[in-house]
Amino acid sequence: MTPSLRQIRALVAAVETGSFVQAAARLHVSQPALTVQIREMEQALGVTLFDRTARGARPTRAGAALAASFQRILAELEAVVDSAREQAARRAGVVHLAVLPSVAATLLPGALARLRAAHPGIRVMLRDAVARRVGALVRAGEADLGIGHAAAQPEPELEETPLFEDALVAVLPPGHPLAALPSLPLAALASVPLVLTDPESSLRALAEAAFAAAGLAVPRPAYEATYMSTAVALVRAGLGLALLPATAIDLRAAPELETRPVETPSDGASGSMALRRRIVLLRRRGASLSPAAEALAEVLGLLANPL
Amino acid sequence: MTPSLRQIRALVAAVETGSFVQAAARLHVSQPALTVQIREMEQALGVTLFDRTARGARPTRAGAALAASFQRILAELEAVVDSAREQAARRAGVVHLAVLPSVAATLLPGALARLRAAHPGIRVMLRDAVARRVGALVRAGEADLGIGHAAAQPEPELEETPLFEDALVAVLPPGHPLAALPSLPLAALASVPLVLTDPESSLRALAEAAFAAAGLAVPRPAYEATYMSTAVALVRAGLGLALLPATAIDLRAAPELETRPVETPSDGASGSMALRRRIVLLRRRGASLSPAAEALAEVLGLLANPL
DNA sequence: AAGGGGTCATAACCCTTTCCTATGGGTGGC
DNA sequence: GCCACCCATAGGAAAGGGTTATGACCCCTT
Repeated sequence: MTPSLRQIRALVAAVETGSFVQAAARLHVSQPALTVQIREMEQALGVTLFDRTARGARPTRAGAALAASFQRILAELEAVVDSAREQAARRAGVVHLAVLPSVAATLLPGALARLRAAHPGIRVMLRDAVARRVGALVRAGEADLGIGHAAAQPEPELEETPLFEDALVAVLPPGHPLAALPSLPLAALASVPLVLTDPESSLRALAEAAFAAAGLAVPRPAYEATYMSTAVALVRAGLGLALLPATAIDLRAAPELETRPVETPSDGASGSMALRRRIVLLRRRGASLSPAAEALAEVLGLLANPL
Repeated sequence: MTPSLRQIRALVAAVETGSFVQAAARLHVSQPALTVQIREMEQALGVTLFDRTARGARPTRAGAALAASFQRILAELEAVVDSAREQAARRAGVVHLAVLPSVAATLLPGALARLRAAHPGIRVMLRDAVARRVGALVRAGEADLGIGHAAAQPEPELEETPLFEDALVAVLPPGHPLAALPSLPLAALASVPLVLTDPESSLRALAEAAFAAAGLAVPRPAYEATYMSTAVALVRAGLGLALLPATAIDLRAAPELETRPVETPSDGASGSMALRRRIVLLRRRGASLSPAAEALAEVLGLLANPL
């Protein structure tokens, strides 16, 4: 039988004060209560912890050594508990967040800055991943929160909170003839060289579905690029137009490029397909959020109305 | 309020098993008891530790983190307690021992070897010191046991257990005329060059008291040596006879030297002074000995009848 | 030498905490 | 749709811990 916390605290106090009376006072109990605790611990351990004298209790070597160890353990315990409390109070904590790279590169930094301003103690472990992996990370509990797409069919394990809609826009090189138009009909894109993402990506699937829904032939891209930076570079080199998420394009990196919204026929009606993604906040259904994660979720909710 | 050990163990078990039912079984309590412990800890800390579902309780991040810390602390606690128990069982432990250099160099090694044979886990922290300092160390509790002299007047704080008597013997160079005698009367030493220890030492006082008690003039030593090795070297060089404790002389280091007992007139009667020291085991009165120290004391008691 | 003030130990009683049994609500699997 | 499993709740029972009162002992003082 390991001693109880009461016994541990009794030993530490008695060794430090060198007196059962003073130790009892420090622990706000009566002297007999403390005496009993010490005696029972001695019996349980089979160790004499004190030499009782008329003017106090002097710890034996074993008692002093044990008290030192106990004190260290108590300090660790206090530290651990305090830390847990701090995290509960949102003064500290860690959140694991999985994010689409496009959002991570553009809108997220501002949100994290606001989080830091509101809760400086919270650390965010960021992981960027494609949409499928974001969902998997949240489902597995490796991420507390995820920023991904609205799923085509509802997933029972994931709970979605809409953040904003991310339209696909056409990215044009300077001086391109289509840049004269304020917005581009989808049909206009069917006949020009296009830079699309790789066939496995959700963006590619979204684009192809939009063409199909509009009754247009699914375009064969002139180039396929996995990374946004590659696609932008191809456009800048005049090799075609790109269809990219509006929020994913960092125009500071390519200020000379033009972007135009894309019109789909009878946008939003059945039989057509909007060229936009619904970006959602993902969390695991039934899993409670840590206070730190809640704080982050609050801030991320502001992505719906970016400042 | 820090959580109780019960609560801590409940959390660890519940996180490890992922189920309140299994955790309760491991801790040999009912499931409601464990549920209550967890709930009260959550309230006390203000932290949600588990997400309750229909097929188990899944720890939150905070719960998992806290459980990991608690588990480490529990392991430390077990280790500390086990160590204390081991020491109580004499399987381990540390004893601080203060010893006269003469005893430390001659009889002690054998005693320590016997201790090691009987209790291999016990470590002895050895400190050699002059008689006065041996007493001081034991009195201050810096040494659990001491090997020193019987005090002239009884010291209230120290308890003495006789170990053996250590006679002063004359040490002679090879071929010395007095070596023809089987034992030397004290008077014979009054007229030859003597090597004595320094005036502050207890050995010197003992020798001088013996001469005075025998009605002889207190001899003026030809040389004074603080260390035994010096005295022996002086004798070997033919510079005089030395009066040294029999047990302190390591004859292996000087095999050619002769030793002779010294006779004091009416040895043991009043008015005379035996040329011997009573070597005693010292402990602090009222201080209980650790089991390891008791084991050492038992072995040291055998010094009275060396094997 | 005796008494007073300090210490720790013991005993009897009480109370707060904790536990157990019984039961209910809810959710997946057959 | 029912059964099996899990966790939550409630009320009575057991136990551990606490307090007060008292005793024995020692030191220091008078």
